[in-house]
Amino acid sequence: MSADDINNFRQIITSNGYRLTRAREATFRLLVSSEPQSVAKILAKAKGTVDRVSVYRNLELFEKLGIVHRVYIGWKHKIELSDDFVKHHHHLSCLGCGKIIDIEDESHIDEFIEHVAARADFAPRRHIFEVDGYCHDCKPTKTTR
Amino acid sequence: MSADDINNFRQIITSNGYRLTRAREATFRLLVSSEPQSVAKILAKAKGTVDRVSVYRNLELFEKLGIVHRVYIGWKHKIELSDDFVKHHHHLSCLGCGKIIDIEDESHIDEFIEHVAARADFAPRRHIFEVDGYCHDCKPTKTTR
DNA sequence: TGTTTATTGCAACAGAATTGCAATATAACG
DNA sequence: CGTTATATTGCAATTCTGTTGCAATAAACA
Repeated sequence: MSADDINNFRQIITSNGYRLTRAREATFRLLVSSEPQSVAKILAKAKGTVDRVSVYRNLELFEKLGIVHRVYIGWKHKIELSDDFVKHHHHLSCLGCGKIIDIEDESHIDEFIEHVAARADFAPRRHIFEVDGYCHDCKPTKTTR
Repeated sequence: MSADDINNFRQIITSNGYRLTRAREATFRLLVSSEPQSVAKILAKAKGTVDRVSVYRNLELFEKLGIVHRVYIGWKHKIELSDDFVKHHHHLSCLGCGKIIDIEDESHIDEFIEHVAARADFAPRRHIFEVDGYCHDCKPTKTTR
């Protein structure tokens, strides 16, 4: 969480005509993490500082303003800071030990989306791409996708 | 819903040591649909026939046995029969009108997953890939991913 | 510093999913 | 085919997650 990030955040909020409040900034600071977080976890961190309702309302606002977006990992959705703050990437989640491995090679997925969208005359806005399976350490004998 | 499908279902249940019950078979029959269904919709169909709790418990079992899996469309998860019953495919969901367009070209995504998994020595089991955006009719002027 | 009104926090509510448990139905066996 | 063991069901009660209405509060701006 750099000072730049905070300034960027403030800029997004105010330039869109919203007020810069203690609750909003506190909520934003809770989101800083290298990994996407569940809403439950964010609420737990917020406890005593920001009311649950405000967290929900601001997460919704943040999503609308593109500050955060949701990813779907391990059959639960989680909140992740957007590309402006943390580079968007995809994950391999291990069903055995829960380890999350970042997918390095992002270019292919972008190309694929362009390709598919072009064929359907579709303007893509956001996408979900997550893979579950077993990591090296948890690999079972039989493996199917 | 062919007789084969029912037999296949029965085989999966019994060969895994579970009992073939009225509730389970009824729940399975509710899942037949060309599109993934929300849990709410399945529960509505089950009303009066199978108790909500049994639906939940059996969907969980079905998932464990690979009879169904979940997809994530429009920020809601839905239940879809697995490849054994209905061919798994992906979707473009329009944020404007809600239309769902099937992605035809599935081979690329499979290849991509193989590629990424191989690099990380990861055994993929299931994946989520969904794209939201705007269809031809709803296309706004500015388009970003 | 005062005024306007967006935003907050509380309380109450709604809906989705889970748990404990007694009743029931399935599978297996004599 | 009838009996038995127990997996499974359905109900009631509960927990968890997210939402709504509204009065109190605090940003923004003159």
